[in-house]
Amino acid sequence: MSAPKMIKPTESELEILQILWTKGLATVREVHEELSGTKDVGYTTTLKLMQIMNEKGIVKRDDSMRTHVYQAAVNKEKTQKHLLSKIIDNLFGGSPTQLVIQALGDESHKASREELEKIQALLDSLKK
Amino acid sequence: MSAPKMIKPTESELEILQILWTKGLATVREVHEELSGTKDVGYTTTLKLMQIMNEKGIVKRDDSMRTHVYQAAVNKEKTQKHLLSKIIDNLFGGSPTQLVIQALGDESHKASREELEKIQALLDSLKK
DNA sequence: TTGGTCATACGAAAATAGTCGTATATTCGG
DNA sequence: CCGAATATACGACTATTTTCGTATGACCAA
Repeated sequence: MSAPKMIKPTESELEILQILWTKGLATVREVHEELSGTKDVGYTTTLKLMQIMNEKGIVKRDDSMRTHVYQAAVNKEKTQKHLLSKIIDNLFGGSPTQLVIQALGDESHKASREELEKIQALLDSLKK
Repeated sequence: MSAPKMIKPTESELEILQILWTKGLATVREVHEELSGTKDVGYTTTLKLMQIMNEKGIVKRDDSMRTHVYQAAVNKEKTQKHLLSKIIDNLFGGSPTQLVIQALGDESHKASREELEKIQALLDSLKK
């Protein structure tokens, strides 16, 4: 198999992955800039983290230039699916429905009308 | 505040909580029996974990007898909600919709017709 | 009473995560 | 050419989580 066998990014790694998934390509500096918007962390910490992620195969980098350019090496949807599956087992006793219900009821993350329609569409297709 | 300020059980703690949420009351032995069904772990490890959880206030125990009896001290739904909220931010960039979509599409955790109806009902009420 | 079984307490090793200081190299403006 | 700015490498320290060995006391059956 080509895929990285077991994907289990830590929380910090996940924050970095988020950024890489959005940006596609990014330098440590860029990732760090974005990261420091929400948390207080040193540059070398971000650097180290990304180096480790590179060793683990979670990200790839082009180091042909002085300033290395990174990108995610794991698929976003696959990673989400994999981790979510763990959550469903660990936190919801295996019931995705319970998770969905809790998620939709989350007050601090309201879904827009448009998003609700998306979910509706998916639901319709599942019902068939 | 009476409520446990910040609920952030670790993975192992979550496994134990699951069992306690289901059983209501349980001894270390009982929890351990169930735990060893899925993972290979020593008895004293489970004991220690539960002792720590007790110190943290995640569980309560009745130690009036030789064999202590434990129960969860944190609310299941609250805990789920809280952790889920973190996941939504960490893994889905703040979009509960994305999470819901992934969860519903999870092949290894299929939702039943009945469960789909439940979700539908919730969705309907949200649409209003 | 005595030995075996079962319980908790406790300390500390092992594994994992996160943090950053410092060294060193490259680049670039002047 | 020189110094400031910027990059990566690397090692080490801290913190947290997980794991278990060992000590000790209670209980019970023979």
